[in-house]
Amino acid sequence: MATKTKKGKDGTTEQKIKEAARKLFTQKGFAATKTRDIANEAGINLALLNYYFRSKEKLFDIIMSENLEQFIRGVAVLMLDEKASVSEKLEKLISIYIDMLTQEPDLPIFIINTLRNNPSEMVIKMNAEIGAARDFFEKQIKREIKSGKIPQPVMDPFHLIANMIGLTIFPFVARPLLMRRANINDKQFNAYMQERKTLIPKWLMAMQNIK
Amino acid sequence: MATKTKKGKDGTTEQKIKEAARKLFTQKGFAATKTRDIANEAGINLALLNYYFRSKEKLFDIIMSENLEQFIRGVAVLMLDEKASVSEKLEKLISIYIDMLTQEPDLPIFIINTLRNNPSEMVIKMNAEIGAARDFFEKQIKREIKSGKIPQPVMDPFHLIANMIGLTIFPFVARPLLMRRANINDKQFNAYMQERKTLIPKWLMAMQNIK
DNA sequence: GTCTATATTCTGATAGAC
DNA sequence: GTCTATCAGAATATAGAC
Repeated sequence: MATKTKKGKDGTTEQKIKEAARKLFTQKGFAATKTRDIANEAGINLALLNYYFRSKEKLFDIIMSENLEQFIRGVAVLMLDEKASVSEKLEKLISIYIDMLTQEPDLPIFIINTLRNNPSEMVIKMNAEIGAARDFFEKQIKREIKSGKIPQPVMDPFHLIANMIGLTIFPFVARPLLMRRANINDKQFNAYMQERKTLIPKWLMAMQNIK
Repeated sequence: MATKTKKGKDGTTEQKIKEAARKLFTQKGFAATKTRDIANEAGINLALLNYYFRSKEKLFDIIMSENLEQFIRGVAVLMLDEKASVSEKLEKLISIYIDMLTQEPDLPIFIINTLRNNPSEMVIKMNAEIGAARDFFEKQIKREIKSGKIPQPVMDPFHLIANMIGLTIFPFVARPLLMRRANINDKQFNAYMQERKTLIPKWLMAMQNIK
């Protein structure tokens, strides 16, 4: 890339295009986002988009890649931490995700939609990237179960994952629906999410005993 | 509509188009679905689509309307039931949704995406349609809390709704992700969902005691 | 009602001046 | 690097024969 020297600099034309693209792609998806909309949002000319990124598809790939990376950023490192216990890691995971999604509420729905429509090689590759950390974490879980550090009975792993992710991420996915139903504004929604940081781990513990 | 006499008849051209449209719109959304794909899927000519439905947008509106209706079908009636207690209703609600989504796994993501992009008048109207039943149900909840039928302490309504919907619906939203992560097939996924019918109410009960 | 052919608009991408 | 003008193809919609 010819302009790599300016990478990250805000205000750069390249950067403006990427920001506009991220906003629209993340909000509306690939097909519903028109290149003209991106150019408009970025306040630049349509031709510049192709000058910098060659095609809509390549631009989307970059955005998707960065979105995915952000979505798993820090998580792999966190999982690989040798010192932290499983329950400590779970608490931190939930907290990190809630903070991230408070900043970027559209991320989960974008990831879900993109995974559904493009199980492309890159996505699979990204998946592999976090795979090692996940394997490590899962082994740690099994170890702690064996050693009795995690109290029995233990929830089926499928349900545990589904519940943890569901309780943490779903409110952001259904955000407009929940906000309308509860008749609350952005600030109140975020306050509820902050509450959930401490509630979800406790809830998950309480659910463990159910058979 | 000129062809209303054949309404509901399967095999009708109109019906074939609608079925194809429902499948594609629900799977891929409005923008990513091409009218040619619909015609193709329905095994008819492109021109017929416009003959029956005038435009892609009108066709989409019909599909969206029916999808939304299906999504809330039976629920209003269930909520308005005078005899059933709150906890009985919750159990039934969860069970109904899991059965419905097992048949139509793409429904939630479609609804969520559509609500995000088109908070149109029709959607608001639909929302109002279920509003009365919801109000009735919420009053019943308050009554049962007062009378002590629902044991204290009680979870904040926002969290309760978020948890109930999240635990029930989210697995279907994240279905591909969960299936890959747990390395299971469709049949196993559905079996897990059946399990959740009885687990979720118990989980929700156990969570009630957390402060 | 159904089809083929065609009109019309939209959209992604490029050429070429500055 | 940035813009205007324009092209080529895709996508929606319609005309008109049968």
